[in-house]
Amino acid sequence: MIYSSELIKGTLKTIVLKLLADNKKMYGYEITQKVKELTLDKIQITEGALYPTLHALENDGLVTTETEFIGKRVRKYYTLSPSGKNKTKEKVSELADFMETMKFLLDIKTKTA
Amino acid sequence: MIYSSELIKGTLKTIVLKLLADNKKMYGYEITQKVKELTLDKIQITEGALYPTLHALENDGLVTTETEFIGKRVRKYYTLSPSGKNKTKEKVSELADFMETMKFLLDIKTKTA
DNA sequence: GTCAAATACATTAGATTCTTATGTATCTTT
DNA sequence: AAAGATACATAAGAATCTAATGTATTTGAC
Repeated sequence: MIYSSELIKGTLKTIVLKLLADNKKMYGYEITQKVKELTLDKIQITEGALYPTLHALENDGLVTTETEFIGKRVRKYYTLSPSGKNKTKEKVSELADFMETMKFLLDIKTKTA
Repeated sequence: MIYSSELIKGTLKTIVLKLLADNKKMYGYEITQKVKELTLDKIQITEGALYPTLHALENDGLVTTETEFIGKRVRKYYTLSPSGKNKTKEKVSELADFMETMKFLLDIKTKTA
């Protein structure tokens, strides 16, 4: 089972930031594989979604990049900036909070009958 | 604190379906107020987001509607159809599953260093 | 008794963000 | 030699939300 894409919307940026916080330095393809692995294939980030997100994080100054050559092939590493680390904490705790709220909302039984 | 709008994306339909499952019959404005109340103002559904969602649910045959007049003012009630009830179970359990996965993803500490 | 706020529906332009498809190129395995 | 994996990237289109706007009635405060 793969989660419907609408669920990924809005959480992708947080997932990427959190992975970078835990792994210090990652490149795009590595991120897609790591997420796939950690979620047992239930979350599959497409490249069309990931790269624009990474570029946006870079534009916002939340990550810095460095290019490395593996043989003749380019690899672009992303690292959290100080503001990126703060942002990660914010986003993760907001999502954790949101999930608590949703859990409550999904469990409620306030039948009118 | 109000959750950033991107988090609501993708969960709105599930929230609406779940509320209808618990309350049998609700109208639009009532849904916005109920969500606001249950989440202590942290989730505020705007009308521009809600009405298109309700209309989509109706087009998909997941809800049926009936119009009532309160004085001279129209009130449009929404009720889950049988397929809507099934859909609700699916969406709620998918979201619950997704949240478990996200919780795991946010808690992991797999430092490479 | 009048004015503001709340109730209640709805639509629309614009923004955001994802999907799907496409493109380029290298490296590894069979 | 071919297929599949690695690795970057962009772009058209779809979906879905925000913010603004519109109409109209009812309620509560002064």
